[in-house]
Amino acid sequence: MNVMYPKNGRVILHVDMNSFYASVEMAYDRELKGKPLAIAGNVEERRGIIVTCSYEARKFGVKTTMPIWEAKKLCPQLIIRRPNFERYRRASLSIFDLLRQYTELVEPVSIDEGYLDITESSALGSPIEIANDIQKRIMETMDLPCSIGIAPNKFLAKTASDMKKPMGITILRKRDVSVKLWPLPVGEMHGIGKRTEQKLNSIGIITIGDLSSANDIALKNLLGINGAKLKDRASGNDRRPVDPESIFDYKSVGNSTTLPHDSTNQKELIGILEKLSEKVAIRLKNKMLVGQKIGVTIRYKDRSTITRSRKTDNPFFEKADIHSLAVELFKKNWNGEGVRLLGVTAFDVVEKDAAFKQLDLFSYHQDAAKEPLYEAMQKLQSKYGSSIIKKGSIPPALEQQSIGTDTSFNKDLFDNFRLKDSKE
DNA sequence: TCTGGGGTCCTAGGACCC
DNA sequence: TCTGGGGTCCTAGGACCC
Repeated sequence: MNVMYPKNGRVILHVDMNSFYASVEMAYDRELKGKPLAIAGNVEERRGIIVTCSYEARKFGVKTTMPIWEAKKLCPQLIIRRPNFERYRRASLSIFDLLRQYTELVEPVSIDEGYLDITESSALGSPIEIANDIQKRIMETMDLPCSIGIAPNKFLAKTASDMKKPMGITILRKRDVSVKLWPLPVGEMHGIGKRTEQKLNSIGIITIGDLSSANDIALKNLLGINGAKLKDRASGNDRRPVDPESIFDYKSVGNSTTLPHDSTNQKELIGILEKLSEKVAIRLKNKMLVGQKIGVTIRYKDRSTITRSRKTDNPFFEKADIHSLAVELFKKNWNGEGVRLLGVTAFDVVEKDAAFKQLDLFSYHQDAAKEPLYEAMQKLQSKYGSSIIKKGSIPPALEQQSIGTDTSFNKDLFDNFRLKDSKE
């Protein structure tokens, strides 16, 4: 069980870019340096929010997700720029190219954040030397600041990178946990939000230390299996590997938009679903994926939100198919109230070739069922070997083909970052 | 005149099957 | 005039993160 890990444990880095979008803009336009800068969407419209802001803006109390008008009130001289995702993606690709010079084991988490497992990279220097080198080179070559956490696992590395910003390097050892982590409020833990913090407080768990020594049964009753996981993290344990492949593991592809004005106009709403369906179709095609479950999101003017989804009979990827499925769900479930936001999502996405192989197999299977058993089995076995074939499953030999190739890597990565846009 | 858009994971309840 | 207990699949919603 411990074979995966070296005797002395792993060395994990978490690299976290500081106010990434704002920093990229400053790198492009030196005039912006040292000034309160915010990146915000929908600048002209009432619904614009701050996506990222510079440290100078933070001094005024400007924060992520704050509506623009509120930020302006706090900081009248605030400079507001629209996001330029193309720039951020390019910068991100350069950063991860640089990180891969230290180890193959680089796991991008979002456009501006990733893990490195440098356990086997000792030839390049000590962990702190490597971290220093990374930070220095990203600053020198791209003019971008980052913070780095060094720890024996992902959770501690992530926690460490958060401790000193901007341009920090923080080591968090297992033995530091009781002093550096346990006094903090549980809400500061990655993975614990407002609701979970409230729940934990209600049974007297206030600090991370409290959580690390909490009663197992009480935790399970309160949080389900998540309770044990959080307790483990609070104790400084986390066995998740750094997985460079996780970036290819899509579960869903969706687009949504908040309308300029609440609408009850069905024609207009269906038109918006069409635009969203087109975006989803384009992204599915770029990734060579198909969806097997369609979903729509409707947010009403009072911000109450419903999601509706259903499995489809066939895999889909064409705009027209996505649109008609989305419209069907929308018509069936819209209560006629003013709509604030619409979303269209493809769930259960799989690689296109695999899906078609699966379809072929299914129809073949049905044909085979009509024939004498012996003959059918021979056909199936000659086609797929002796692997057990179950309706709806992909034989192992075919599954292999669904893994991304080297040539698709950059494109996939590129587009992935559009999905996981960060607001810092 | 509040509160975006992209995701993941988990849970709960009902349908259905044996 | 009485109805167990698994297991799986499906859908909806909540919580969380960047």
